[in-house]
Amino acid sequence: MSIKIIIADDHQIVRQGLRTLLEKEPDLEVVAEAEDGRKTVSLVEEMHPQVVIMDVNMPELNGIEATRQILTRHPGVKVIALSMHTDRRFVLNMMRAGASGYLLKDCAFEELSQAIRLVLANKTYLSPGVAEIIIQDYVRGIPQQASSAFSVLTRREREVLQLMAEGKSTSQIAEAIHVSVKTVETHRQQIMNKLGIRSIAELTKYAIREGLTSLEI
Amino acid sequence: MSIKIIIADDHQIVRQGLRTLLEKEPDLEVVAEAEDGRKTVSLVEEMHPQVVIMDVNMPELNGIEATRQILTRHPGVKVIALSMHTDRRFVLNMMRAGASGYLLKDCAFEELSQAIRLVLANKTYLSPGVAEIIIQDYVRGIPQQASSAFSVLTRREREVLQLMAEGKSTSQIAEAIHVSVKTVETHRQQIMNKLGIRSIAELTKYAIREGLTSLEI
DNA sequence: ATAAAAATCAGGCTTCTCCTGGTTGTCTCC
DNA sequence: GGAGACAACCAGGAGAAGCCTGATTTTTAT
Repeated sequence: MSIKIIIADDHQIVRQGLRTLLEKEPDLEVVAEAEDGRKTVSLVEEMHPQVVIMDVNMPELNGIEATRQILTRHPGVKVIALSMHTDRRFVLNMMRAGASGYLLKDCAFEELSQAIRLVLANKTYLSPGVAEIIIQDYVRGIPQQASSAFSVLTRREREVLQLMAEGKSTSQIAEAIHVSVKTVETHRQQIMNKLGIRSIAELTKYAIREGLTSLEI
Repeated sequence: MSIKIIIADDHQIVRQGLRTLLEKEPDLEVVAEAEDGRKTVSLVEEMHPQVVIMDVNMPELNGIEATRQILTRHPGVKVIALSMHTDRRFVLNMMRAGASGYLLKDCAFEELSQAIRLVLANKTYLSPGVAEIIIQDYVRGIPQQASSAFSVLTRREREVLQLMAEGKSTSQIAEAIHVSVKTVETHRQQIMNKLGIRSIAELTKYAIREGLTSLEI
C-alpha cells in the first residue's frame, strides 16, 4: 500500500509542482491538497494520511498551529515542515509543535523524498541549514523557553491574533472560526490584556515578530 | 522545435516542481534554471531562451532588475513574472521593466502554460487578481508611478500613517498634530483609498515595509 | 473529584468608522 | 492673473465596532 500524503501550501502552483514530483515515486500518493491551515486540519480528519507536507506560513491558520492541532488528535501522523525561512523562531516552534522534519524550500526534491522515508521510520529529518541553527542555539545555551505567544496565549487566542494581524475584522474572524462576534471580542480583549497592548497596530507588530503572520499583505 | 524556457526562482524545490510540470508539455523545454537574478541574466546570454519564468523576489539581483537587464539586450525574450504577492509596487515595477505577464504563485499550472502561449503571440497575460489591482488603481485614478509612500502620500498623510502604525488612536493622533478628529479620519480614509488597504493591520505592515515605523512596540 | 483555565456568549454604553459634503490656502500652468 | 488641482482642514449622521461587566459550559490539570 502506498504512502498517503497531504500537501499544505498556500500557493497552488507550488502544490501542483510538489504533487507532480511526489507522484513520480511509485509508493507515494498525494491524497489531498490544502491552501490553508484550517483546511489541512479538516482534511487530515477526513483522509487519514501518514504524512503531511506543511508550509509554515499560511493564511487563516498557520502551519505551526495546524501541526499542533493535527498531532493532538492524530499523534501518529508525521508532519514535515517546508519553509522558506531558517528563522529560529519558526524552527523552534514548529519542532515544539511536534513536526517530524523541517526542510527548506531551497532543498532538492530528493531531500524531501528521503525525509518522508525517514520520518515514517520514526526518525527526525532536518535540512542541514536548520540543524545548524538548533545546534548553535544548543551550544550557546540559549534558554529554550521562548516565552512568547506560545506560552502566554491560548490556542484560540493565537488563532484570533493571527487573523487580526492578517487584517480581518472582528466579524470576519467570527465567521472564519464559527463563533459569535462577542466571543471574538472577548478573545481580543484577553489577548490585549495578557500582552499589555492596546492597539491593532501593535498587535500586528507583535504577531509579525512571533511569526504568526508575515509582512506581506 | 520546442519552446526554450529558463526558470528563475531562489527555491530549488520550486524550480524542480515547475520543471516537472513544464516538461509534461511536449513542446516546452526547460533549458536552464537559475537561483538568482544575476545568474538568470547570464544564462539568458548563453542559452537564448524564448521565455523566462521569473520569480520577483530573488537574492543578489531581484526579478525586476534582472528583467530590465535581460530586455535591454534581448528585447525579444518574453519574461513572465511569477510572484507570491499582489503588492501593487511589484506588479507595477515588473510591468514597467517590460515583463510580458504576471502570474501569482497561487495559480494553476494550466494558467502558466496558457500564459506562455499568449506571450509568445505578443500578448500580455495577467492573473485575474493582478489585473484587478491594475484596474482598481486605474479607476481610482491612482498616479501610476512607483507607488511608494513617498510619492503617493502627502506629508501629512505619511505623518498620520506613521502615528497609526505606532498604535495611536484617531483621537490621540488628532491631539498629537493639533487638528480635529474629523481631519484625522479624512486623512486615514485618504490613505486607505490611495493604498487600496482596508485595515489597520495591513496599514501597519505597509508602514513597516516603507520604513515609517519599526517592528518594536 | 474538584478547582482552574479556556471557550463561549449577551447587554448596554461609548467610540470609531464610513460616506458625503464643504472651506480655505497654495501651487502650477497657460 | 485666473482656472484648476491639490493639500489640509472640518462636520453631520447612520451604522459598525469596541469596551466593560457578567455569566455559562467545556476542557484540562492535580
